[in-house]
Amino acid sequence: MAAVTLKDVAERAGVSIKTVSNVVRGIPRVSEATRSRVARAVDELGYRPNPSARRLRTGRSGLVALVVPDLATPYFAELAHHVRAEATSLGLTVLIEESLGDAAEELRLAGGVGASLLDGVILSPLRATPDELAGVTDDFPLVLLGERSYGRDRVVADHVLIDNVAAARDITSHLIGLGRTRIAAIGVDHQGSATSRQRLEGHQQALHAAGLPFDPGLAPRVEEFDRRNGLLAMRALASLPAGERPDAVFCFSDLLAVGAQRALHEAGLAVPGDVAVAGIDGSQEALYSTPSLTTVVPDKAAIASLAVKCLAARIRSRTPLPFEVHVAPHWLEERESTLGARRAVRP
Amino acid sequence: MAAVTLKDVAERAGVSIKTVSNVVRGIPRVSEATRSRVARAVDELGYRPNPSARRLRTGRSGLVALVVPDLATPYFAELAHHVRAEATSLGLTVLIEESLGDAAEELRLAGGVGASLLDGVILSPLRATPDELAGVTDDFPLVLLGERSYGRDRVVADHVLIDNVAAARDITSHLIGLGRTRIAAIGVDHQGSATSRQRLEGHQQALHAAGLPFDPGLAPRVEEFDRRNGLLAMRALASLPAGERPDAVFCFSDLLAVGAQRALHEAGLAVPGDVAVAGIDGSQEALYSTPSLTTVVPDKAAIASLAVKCLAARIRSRTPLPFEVHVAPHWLEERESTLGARRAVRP
DNA sequence: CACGCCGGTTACAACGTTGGAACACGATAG
DNA sequence: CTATCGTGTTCCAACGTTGTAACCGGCGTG
Repeated sequence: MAAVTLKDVAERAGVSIKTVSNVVRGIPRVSEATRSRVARAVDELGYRPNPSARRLRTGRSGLVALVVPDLATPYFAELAHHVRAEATSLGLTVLIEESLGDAAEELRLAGGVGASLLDGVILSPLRATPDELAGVTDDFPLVLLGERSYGRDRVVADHVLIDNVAAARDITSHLIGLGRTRIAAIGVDHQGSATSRQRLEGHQQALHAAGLPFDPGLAPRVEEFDRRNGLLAMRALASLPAGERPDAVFCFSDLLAVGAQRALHEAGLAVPGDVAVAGIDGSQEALYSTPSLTTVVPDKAAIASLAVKCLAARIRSRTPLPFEVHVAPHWLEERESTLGARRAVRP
Repeated sequence: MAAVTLKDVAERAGVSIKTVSNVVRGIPRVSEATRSRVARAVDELGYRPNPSARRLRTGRSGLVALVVPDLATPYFAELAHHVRAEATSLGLTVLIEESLGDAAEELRLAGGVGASLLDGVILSPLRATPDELAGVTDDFPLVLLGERSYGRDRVVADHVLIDNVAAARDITSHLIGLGRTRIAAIGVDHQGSATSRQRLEGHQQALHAAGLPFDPGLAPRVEEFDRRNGLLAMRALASLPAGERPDAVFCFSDLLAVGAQRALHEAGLAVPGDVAVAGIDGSQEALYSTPSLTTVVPDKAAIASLAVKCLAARIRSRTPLPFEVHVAPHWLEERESTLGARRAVRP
């Protein structure tokens, strides 16, 4: 078993423990001769610093947590992938946690579980409200993904998000541009999450701009943004009498859209012939589904990069900085589910 | 900021630090009176033990790592989900890491990164060979998912796996039972991973048992088990001259199958009319794809549970136990991609 | 030549926790 | 009345690391 300590290295190199520590951390005040001697001893013994001891002494662990509602959701899995990559490049280790959409759990994790274990948290909140979060983040480094619910004045933490209103507006405008007039929206949230509200807002803006009415009957409520809820919601919409049935549907997540496509398939309705479908998330699953799914792609790498850098900055400076809001880019990918033509996926 | 220590609690309760420590850890030798007094002080001050200090003192951190090739692969994301749940119920915290299919990285992580940070590792190896792994796991608790490459005698660590040979045999037999005779296999691995070899073995067993020949031309090599490779491999197969084209295909992962379905869609071939498709992984994506995908479902909850329990046991007993191999159940779910009839998904 | 200075190094204490030995106390036994 | 015991508690050291202060030698300066 390893258990090589500074002391062992020090003895080997014939210097004091502190000097080894200085060499290991690259502190300048060491002569070239001793530096190389120590470096060799480190290599020979295979010394690795003990994170617990370091943390205990310095108060820094180099450990941050990423809290997402559910890892089995492709969007969050892909995001976690990017966050981990970005954090690693900055020398941070990421602990991935799932809140399972439970508000209490989100608050607990936002507080840093053992704040004594973590340096900071990146949280993708689903249920917890900003007010609740404000109470918890007692100047503990916290970056929120998405969900700026309050105006620019009432910011309770750093945020990284895409412009949800614009994204939704883009999608619905695209559907309108295809000549569709009865456009459903699947994803109005039971709990009224900020994301859901913002996407509905963009949808309505686009309808309004085109002089189309908003029909609440075409905006069913869902429990979660998963495939199952998309399936159930679309089944209901598909069974409406002919004149009332939508000719397009904007789903607030790719998973909802996948479920909706499945329901249309089962109902014998053609996509996009009878009903055009669009999602949002830019997941790989959307690209490969049949028909391939038109979706808004949030720049996940940018989101991850901004979030990690922002968190790292906040950890570095102990003093409370003003909160920042970063907006990451997004773009619309038009595919078969709205365009119709069969086209080869460019893998 | 928190920073409530045992010392603070001790002062408040008017006892020694050690007594508080005993109460917190539920050690019996404490009178009921002091116990409740201390408990109240703990609550009032909001004391939380400092994991780093605890780890430093005891050598246990309660942290285990799960190392998977790629989180963006639904199978691993779902598995991570289960592992996390199971570990939490046992009071362990899970650090999720990605190896990105790099052998060196797998070995590094198998060794416990800083072994001083982790109590153990659950590793899903992709490239690293058992021989290499045997060298690293210097009695450091390690559980491998899948991949028992050697016979029962040469076991280098605990394993949790499904019977890949049987699973593959089941699938190919199912395809044969539909009357298919030219059955392709997509997923023969460039590097010859154990999983790939075992699935090919089962495939060949089923062919042999039915008196069908194995045609190497129908078993293209792939780089990875992802959608892209499935797409490319199936494109090639679909462009074979009429008589040589397969009438069924067994993909060694659901992602490969999704890519294959996409290629068939683009080639204008019907599933399962022209080509039946089956995968393996039991992902949600397979259930909702169009057509829904026949797949073998490994019992992921069982795999996670066995792996975590096995690791926990090994951590508890410092002495080297004999290595164990646990086999988790799996079953075949027959869906539209082989059965043909359009059927409603039971969500 | 004495002085201060500075680069390079070391000694010591502390971070919060826990294992083990030591201790106080009342009860029980001899 | 003392010796023994068990129960509950305290004291001390240690885990591996780093910040602070102190130290030591040689160099340039006055």
